[in-house]
Amino acid sequence: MFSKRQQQIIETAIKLIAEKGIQNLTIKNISKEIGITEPALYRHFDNKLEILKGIIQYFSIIMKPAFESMQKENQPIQQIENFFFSHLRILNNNYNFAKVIFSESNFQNDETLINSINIMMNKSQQKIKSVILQGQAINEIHSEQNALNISRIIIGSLRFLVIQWTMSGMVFDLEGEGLQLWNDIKKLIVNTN
Amino acid sequence: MFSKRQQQIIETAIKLIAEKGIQNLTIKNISKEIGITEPALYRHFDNKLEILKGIIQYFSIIMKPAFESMQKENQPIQQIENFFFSHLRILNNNYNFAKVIFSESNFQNDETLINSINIMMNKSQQKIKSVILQGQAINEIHSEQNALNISRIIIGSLRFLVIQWTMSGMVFDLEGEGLQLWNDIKKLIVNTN
DNA sequence: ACCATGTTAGTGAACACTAACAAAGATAAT
DNA sequence: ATTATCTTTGTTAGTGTTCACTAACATGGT
Repeated sequence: MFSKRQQQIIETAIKLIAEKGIQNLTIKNISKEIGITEPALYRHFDNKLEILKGIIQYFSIIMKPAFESMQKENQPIQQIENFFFSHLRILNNNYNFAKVIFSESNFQNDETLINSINIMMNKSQQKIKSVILQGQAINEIHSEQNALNISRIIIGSLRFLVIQWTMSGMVFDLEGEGLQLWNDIKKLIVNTN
Repeated sequence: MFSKRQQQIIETAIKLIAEKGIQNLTIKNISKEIGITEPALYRHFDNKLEILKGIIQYFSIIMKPAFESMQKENQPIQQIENFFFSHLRILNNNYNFAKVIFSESNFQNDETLINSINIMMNKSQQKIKSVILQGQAINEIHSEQNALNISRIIIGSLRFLVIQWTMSGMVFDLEGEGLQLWNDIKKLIVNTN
């Protein structure tokens, strides 16, 4: 899909956004960081917008294991746990990525980018929601709460934890805090009857 | 604190960021939108960075009622409910504001801006966490969960709901969905013994 | 007379992007 | 095996546009 050079460009672009925001993302900065000239960069992407589209595509590729990890389990609550921990593991191992993935506003200047981001976000939520419905059907998860709301609680908490982690400069252990957060969420939503 | 003109500049800047992202925020665009020339704008702010600082200060001013609404109640859970609903009401009535307030990445290009945003975020969380601790002390809120985690659940869910609302183009009723979300959160964390 | 707030006209720097050319590796004909 | 050709990927030097910001001057209210 992406050539080696294209991947390098995308990863460098993510790094630059992570460091100094989308305003720091210029063709010159990317090429300087890589060690090539500006026109060389245009051999790999038609224009700057295509690089941004590439970043969003790259999001899906990197996050794919988090979705695949769900299918290795049968229990709904265990599927969500895998989704949760897989997210934390991936983001913990890729700081630049973590700083950019939940910052939708970076891609607000183009309609097609906004759409792509929206599709990604809805896909996550639909997946989690459907698993919660399964969990409620087999009485593993409380049925008193709406599945949509539970999905918002889970994804919202996860996102907020990651944002706090990146904004604080990684001062705490993401996976450790995430484990505690998930255990408390689990205690709240799992049916203990 | 801010003159009429300064307020207008800040509100216009927020509108422009909401519409097309931080990359669309230029002195020319702000002044054109207001109907003055660029040098006129520099009569009211020394430079662009000061406008961004102004936006963050403005955040605190607009959100102040949400914190004040908490003090009108004694019951901890009712205080959090007021915080929650007050947030929703304010943001529902100010779409541009809602689009920008949780987009921290817009202010990532300057160290002082990042610090200000961090302080704001921590202030909210500390406040909510302390009220939760009070609720746990009087057995109104489950003590099985960590107060920090509950605060992350509440604020994370609230933030995510608002982000979904703005990203979807306000296709759903923010305050209506927020009411349901809060009721489900409340059912989860309130002690019914 | 003064001060706040506006204007016109302009600065150099940075922006995304391009034309023209160069070199190096792979492919293919001799 | 050597040579010729093509393709890929790079370079230098440059385009016009937009950026944040400024100097000098104008106007209108107190």
